[in-house]
Amino acid sequence: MRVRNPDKVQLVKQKAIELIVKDGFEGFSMNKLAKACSISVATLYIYYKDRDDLILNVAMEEGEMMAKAMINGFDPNMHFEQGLRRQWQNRYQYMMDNPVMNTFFDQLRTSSYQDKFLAGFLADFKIIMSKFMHNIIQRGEIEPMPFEVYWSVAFAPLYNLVRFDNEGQSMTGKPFKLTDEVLWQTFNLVVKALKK
Amino acid sequence: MRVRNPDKVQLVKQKAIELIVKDGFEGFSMNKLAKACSISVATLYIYYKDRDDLILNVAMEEGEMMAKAMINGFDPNMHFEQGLRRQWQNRYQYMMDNPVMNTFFDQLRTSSYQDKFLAGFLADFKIIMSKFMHNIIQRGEIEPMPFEVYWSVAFAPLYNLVRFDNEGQSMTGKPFKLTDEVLWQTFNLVVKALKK
DNA sequence: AATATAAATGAATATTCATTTATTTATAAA
DNA sequence: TTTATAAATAAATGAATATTCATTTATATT
Repeated sequence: MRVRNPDKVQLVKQKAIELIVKDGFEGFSMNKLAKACSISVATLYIYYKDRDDLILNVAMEEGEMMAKAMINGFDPNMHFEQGLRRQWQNRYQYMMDNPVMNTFFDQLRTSSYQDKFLAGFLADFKIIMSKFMHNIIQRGEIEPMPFEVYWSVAFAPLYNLVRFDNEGQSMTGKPFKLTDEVLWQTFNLVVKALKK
Repeated sequence: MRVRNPDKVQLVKQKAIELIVKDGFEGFSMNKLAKACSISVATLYIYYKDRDDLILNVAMEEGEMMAKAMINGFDPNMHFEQGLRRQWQNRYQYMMDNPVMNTFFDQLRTSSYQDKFLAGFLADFKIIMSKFMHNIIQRGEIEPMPFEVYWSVAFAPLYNLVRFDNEGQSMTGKPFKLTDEVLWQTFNLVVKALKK
């Protein structure tokens, strides 16, 4: 029995993300993907049931890897500032290591795949996140607030900085590079906002 | 000479946004748009050069309207808290009045139209924004910081709240509705972060 | 009322799309 | 070495795509 070529499988995943990030979902097609991988388009249908199955599988796989990277060394019983710093560190690290993934996840979030994607990979992740928030509220480290408010203040600035970094140049026309210094400067502002 | 029907032109714009928001760019087509408007697809090519021209024109037009709504009653010489509150108010108002536009702009930002879109409608807008920041820094109302940091802390939480609101339910599973109370609670945290 | 002209259209075009079919190729097990 | 089986492919399928063409329709100007 002929065995499946793992390099080819890997290549398909990588090129799929590359193409989608470059051209958006509207410019992505099975034929283009096959051509970019120098394989037959029929081979894609051996690996995946159909186009949606391909996209969702690639997305979920990467989503799980990101979720793992995010909770690395993190414990919901940590103190507020210590825990939040760890989460910023993890996200920053992941984003620097995987510069295209942020765009990819942004595209998924604003596409018709949103529901299935979010439903899938966030399962365990969101539990640990809200447990942390409840802990630090109960310990009186931050004021009580809805989860959505906490999340928006605690993480939205970070994601926005990464987006600025990806775009290279921001609204001022000057180039922008997200450095360690800028990251922790922003982190300190966020802590100041949330800390009692 | 026959005159162009303005209702029809308006209908095309409105339906285009509706369809794109509902199905994403990947599910949008000229034929579907024509059918949704009950007009001939050839008519679309009287109004616009091609598909890209249509999408970009609709996007830019809406972008300019949003930019106008954002600086309504705002002056870059305002004091920090007063000016920022006005901007939050304007954005909140616009988003409540145009619930689909946020999704639409998010889709544009993560699509292949990103560059042309951002380049277009932000021209005047970004000048007034960075002038405001420089003023409040010079007056010593906030610490000096890169524009990207200021923007990310000042506005990213707001945009994130609106996104949670649009999605209806967030990570906790409970439904989330962005109310005045939640908005200004978040605003106060952001002010706390930035104010000296 | 006649004319000129752009709007609007229905039907056609060529191209690209996702998916399938028939066939060949590689390899694990016999 | 033979056999069985899944991998891999080239080519083909019909449906959907963006765009164009030939024609008709409405209206402002003469």
